[in-house]
Amino acid sequence: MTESPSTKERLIAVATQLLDEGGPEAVTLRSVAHAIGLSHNAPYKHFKDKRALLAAVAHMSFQEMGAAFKKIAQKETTPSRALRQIVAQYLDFAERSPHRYRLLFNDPEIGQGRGELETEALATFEAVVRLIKAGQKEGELKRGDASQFTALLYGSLHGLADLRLSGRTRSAKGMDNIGVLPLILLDLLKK
Amino acid sequence: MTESPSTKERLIAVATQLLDEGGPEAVTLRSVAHAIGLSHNAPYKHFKDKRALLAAVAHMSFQEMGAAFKKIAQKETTPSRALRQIVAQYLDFAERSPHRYRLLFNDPEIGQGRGELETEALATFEAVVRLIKAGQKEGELKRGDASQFTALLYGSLHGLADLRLSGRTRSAKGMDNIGVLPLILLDLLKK
DNA sequence: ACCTGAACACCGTTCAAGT
DNA sequence: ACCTGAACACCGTTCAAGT
Repeated sequence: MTESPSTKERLIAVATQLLDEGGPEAVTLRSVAHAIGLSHNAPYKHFKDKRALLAAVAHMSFQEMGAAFKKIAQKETTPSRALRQIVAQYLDFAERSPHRYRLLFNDPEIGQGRGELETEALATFEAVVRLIKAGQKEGELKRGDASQFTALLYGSLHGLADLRLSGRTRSAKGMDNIGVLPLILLDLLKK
Repeated sequence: MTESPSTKERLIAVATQLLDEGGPEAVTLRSVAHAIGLSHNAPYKHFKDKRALLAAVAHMSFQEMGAAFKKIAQKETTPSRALRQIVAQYLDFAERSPHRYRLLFNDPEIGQGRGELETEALATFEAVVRLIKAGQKEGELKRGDASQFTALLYGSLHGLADLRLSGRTRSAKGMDNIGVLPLILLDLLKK
């Protein structure tokens, strides 16, 4: 069934694991190589540099997340329900894999990369745009620019998830229970 | 008038400057010390470690930002106008001082710090809560939990600013012209 | 009290060399 | 093609020593 993984795939897998378990400072090329029994600079035979390895980690995670969202969009019965599910899934991923989340949505070096990552992210974005347009057509949601509504929802989700991860939501009253806030936004978008 | 700055103050000032000009990787204790003609480990006589120096940089910037917001809240004639001004000022700061913005709102090491930073941030948050409550009282804004509305606005602002800084807003259609999106949110909050 | 200089452990990266 | 080992430049941090 599953092929035995190549060295390159093993490097990506162990980098992901080290990131999830110990945060970015735990991911050194040395620790990644040693974890699979290679010398400290073996990764350079498979990736141009550290940034390229991390980009590969991000790419895999992005694909998984995009696939999960599209699955929700297909399964759920109404656009509103699908949107609420996606919101929950997004915040759940950020909470469960905080370090990976920051790599995906926060790391400037990863974000600059043109190419595959951007294409994948755009496809996911467009899937949400379609959901909102469907909701508008069915009369569930307010009229308005669906792309802008999506961008506002995306910004809110990222901002709230990110503020929580970086410890900026502890004291303020409205910021405990981050999860309800995007739902309030979705309510505001209802007709 | 102005006292001649202490070594500690000079370290904070030059760290801020190096951060703004060259990003986080340009701020090494060595470069900071050398910039004011001291040996590479002189900063340790004034700050416990690098994190403490950066926290001091963040503290000063936070105070300035909070003061600017409160000034807007006092000057503007209506709550709505004040909120729009604050939104513009916030996004403007993020665009003009991207590296400092990330230190203030994104660095996990800074965010964890209990104490002054958190108090200052909370005070600014509460100033916005009061603005929203005033808007509700005057009938400009929808009823609802003002703290939650503030949290949603804050999350949106941070998320949009942060996505822009990390290069995640380039391709998607609704995400160019980030500035209008929080205004859409404010519109949704209108009665 | 404040600063200097040497030293340590740890990085990412490069390079010559081995199979 | 893939891997190893030595080496380099650069960090944050510690420590003994100077004034």
